[in-house]
Amino acid sequence: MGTISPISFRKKLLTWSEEHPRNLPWTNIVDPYTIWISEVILQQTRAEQAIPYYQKLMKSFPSLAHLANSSLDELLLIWEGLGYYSRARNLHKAAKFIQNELNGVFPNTYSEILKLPGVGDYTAAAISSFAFKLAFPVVDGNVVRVLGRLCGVESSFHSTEGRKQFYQLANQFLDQKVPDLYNQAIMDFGATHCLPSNPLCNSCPFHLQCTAYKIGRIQDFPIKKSRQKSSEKFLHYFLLQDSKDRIIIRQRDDRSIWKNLFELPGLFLDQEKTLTAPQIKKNLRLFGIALNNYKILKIKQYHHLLTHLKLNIKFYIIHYDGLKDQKTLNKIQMVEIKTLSKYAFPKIIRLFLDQNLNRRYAK
DNA sequence: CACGCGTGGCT
DNA sequence: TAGCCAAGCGT
Repeated sequence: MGTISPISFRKKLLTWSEEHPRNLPWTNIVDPYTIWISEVILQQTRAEQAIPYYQKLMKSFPSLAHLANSSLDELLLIWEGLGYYSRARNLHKAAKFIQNELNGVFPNTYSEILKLPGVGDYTAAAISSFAFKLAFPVVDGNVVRVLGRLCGVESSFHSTEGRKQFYQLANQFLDQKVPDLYNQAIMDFGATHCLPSNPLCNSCPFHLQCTAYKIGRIQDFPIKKSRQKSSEKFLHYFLLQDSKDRIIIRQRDDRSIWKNLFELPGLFLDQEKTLTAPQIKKNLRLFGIALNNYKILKIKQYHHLLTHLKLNIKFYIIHYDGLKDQKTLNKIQMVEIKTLSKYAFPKIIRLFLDQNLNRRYAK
């Protein structure tokens, strides 16, 4: 399988890296806390999308103590719109763990770093090498693509066998003397040169030794697992606005999507339909809500695509005079529209609120 | 271990 | 355009 010696690969890769510096906000950082934050933000996320979030987060929580002493809701508000919110929940949990159990000192061995919630093989290797110069190879999507093509790896990284092969290769190629520079270089090379589609093979320093290129099968590597087709879900949300510019919101507490974020009272259905007034009334009662003099003004439809789900959302815009019985309210809160910027909402709900509230709120 | 988990950019 | 993919992790 090996078509290029590790020594030759390292040398060319590090040369390429010197010639193609990638000036991102987190490059050349050595503080483990800061590296950790950046790596978690970057999980499954493009650098361009990550930058503003990294900057916001470091400004609000410049040190581990700041993060550990914050509330999860504060962090989620900063994380709003970035997606994969379990990252924020785990970040918060890990910060508290380090402060309370490790005396506020960031762990400095691979196995201890790996124990932090939200830190897996990739992130542990990244922190170990970047912050502590430990010789652990990062194996992310970029590395899988580079090594998969270079060595013509015939199995998918998502299989046990493939995973084993990729880690074996990654360890062979890793430069033990400068694991930090090597890891950064191979990811940068994957991200900017050995691109997923239309890679820049003509100017590639390895193309003469690249297995996939030599056999003319660049597009076949790395081997991918077939992706499951996404299903469609139908959501119904009720925007309940009273005459005092207040609306009703609730915090998601179940274990599925958007956990711990805020939303409107509503329901998920498996099939397309439009709720009738009695059905709306009945569903509102599940939240303990009984409205006085209400009027369904209009229904706004939105579509939102997730990797595994196609969301079809109907927002029912309802104005009302007051609630019949406030004592039975079930896990909902009534908040002034002008305070909505203090609550973290999923992207699509924030978009709807921005576009449809007849009283604006401060950003 | 196959699947759930967000959002955005690219082809 | 509908699918693919992006510095993955937890269960």
